[in-house]
Amino acid sequence: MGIEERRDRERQAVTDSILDAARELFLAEGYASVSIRKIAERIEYSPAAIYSYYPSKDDIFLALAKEGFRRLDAKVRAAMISGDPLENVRACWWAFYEFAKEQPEYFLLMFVDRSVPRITQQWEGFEFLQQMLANAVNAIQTAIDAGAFPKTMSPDAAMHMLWAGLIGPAVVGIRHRLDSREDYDALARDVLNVTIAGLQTGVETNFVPCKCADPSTLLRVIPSSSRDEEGIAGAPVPAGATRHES
Amino acid sequence: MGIEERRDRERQAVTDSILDAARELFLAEGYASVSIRKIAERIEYSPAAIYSYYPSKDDIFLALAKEGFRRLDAKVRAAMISGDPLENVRACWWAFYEFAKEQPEYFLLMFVDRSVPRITQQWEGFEFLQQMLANAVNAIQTAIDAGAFPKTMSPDAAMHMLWAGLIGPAVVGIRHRLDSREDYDALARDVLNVTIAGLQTGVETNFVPCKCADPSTLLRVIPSSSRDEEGIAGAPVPAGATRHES
DNA sequence: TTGAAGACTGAACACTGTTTATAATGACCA
DNA sequence: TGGTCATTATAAACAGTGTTCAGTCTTCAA
Repeated sequence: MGIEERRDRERQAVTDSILDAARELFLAEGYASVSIRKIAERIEYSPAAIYSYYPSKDDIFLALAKEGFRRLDAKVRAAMISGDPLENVRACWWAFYEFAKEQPEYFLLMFVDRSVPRITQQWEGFEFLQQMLANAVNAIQTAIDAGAFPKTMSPDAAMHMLWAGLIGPAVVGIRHRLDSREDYDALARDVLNVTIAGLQTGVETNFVPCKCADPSTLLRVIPSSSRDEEGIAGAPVPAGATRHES
Repeated sequence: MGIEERRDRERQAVTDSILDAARELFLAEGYASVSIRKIAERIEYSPAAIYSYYPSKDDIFLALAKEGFRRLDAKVRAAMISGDPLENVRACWWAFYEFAKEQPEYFLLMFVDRSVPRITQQWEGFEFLQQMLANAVNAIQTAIDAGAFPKTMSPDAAMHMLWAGLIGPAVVGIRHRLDSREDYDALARDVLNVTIAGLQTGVETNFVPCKCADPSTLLRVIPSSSRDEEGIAGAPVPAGATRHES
């Protein structure tokens, strides 16, 4: 009965090599330059062979996104070692920014790109994300308990604000929207510090996070069926556009 | 000598119709679904004809990006009508968020996408951006003078922080990363309020903006030659990637 | 030895941005 | 009026993309 095991092993080896090739191309040349044909050439198979291992190109990148979330999780965990609760919070979100900085392709794929893979097996293998987000909330709660934040502050809302607030500086950095190369880190650190300082003031907030009780939706991957339906809910796209200049 | 004028007029009409078609496709179906062939079909010309009006597809989208910046400028100007200096600042950046919400395709093209057009005529026609950014800085300076912010605060740094900080909530909203549709606005408003509150505390900042004295670089369009060179400066991409899970 | 299952490929389909040779149009000058 | 010439538009092709499918080839079980 070792034949089936061997076949499974061989199949797994090809599956891995596809992901290896995709990751190499993806990290070296960016999402846009990865094609099924290039992956196929790299692993010395025909393009069609890829499709007996992954249903579509999207699924290859969904697998890579899963890798990305595991890497982010590992980085954030490693960063949260400080004894001081507030410094722990700062370290947690600085690790998030550093992840974006060190692994921009993963970051863009996970949080920004419109070319996000479709979910085939919904959240299968992504369960660890809930723990990851719970850890972040716990770090904030610990800081609240230690008196670093107002008792009235919602740790969930604070988590969302820090998370959303840092995406901007990360994108600005990745897209080279500033002149001086050293400024990216300073801007990100300032945004982080100002946000923390703002939260400490106890300013009233209105955001009620995760009404569905599933925090993992925060990192939801958009189904391809609605992938091109851009636009924030309730924001109509104007039918007639105004005149453009020469 | 009216022949040349007529020809110019005809040429301009075709140029306009190309941009009109591109804008319609672009707003209705998203960046990804716009192709030269679709534009050509819409204006009843051959695909190759487009290339005698625009050197490449990128240049069509550069023209659209210019439109986007003009729209943003108009929206921000219209929002800054409050008598109260602090409310004026709030309104200015809320208008920025609302622009992202109402014109997500423009916003993504201008600030987020990796598929950003190449510059052919560097900054030609984009000069108004400097005035736009100067207006934003002035609004903050006015609030400082009115005592709404600490005298020690850099209006330039504050502008960058507000701008970068709000990109995140906008992206989160456009990418539908939250469950409840109403939460996007609340999160964005909270990030704005918390950032303003944080700035008011006078927390020390390190970001020194615009060393080159040209604020327009903040909104720089990335040349296509380096478009796929992702990564924040100084952040090496690891050569060997670690093992992925099953 | 036969049959079935699985893996793999070549070729095709329907797209994409872009280039090039060619044809057509229309304005100018003799 | 007829010829020249630049502009303009096109058909066709090139090189690329994701994906599908008929068919082949290998491998194992009966």
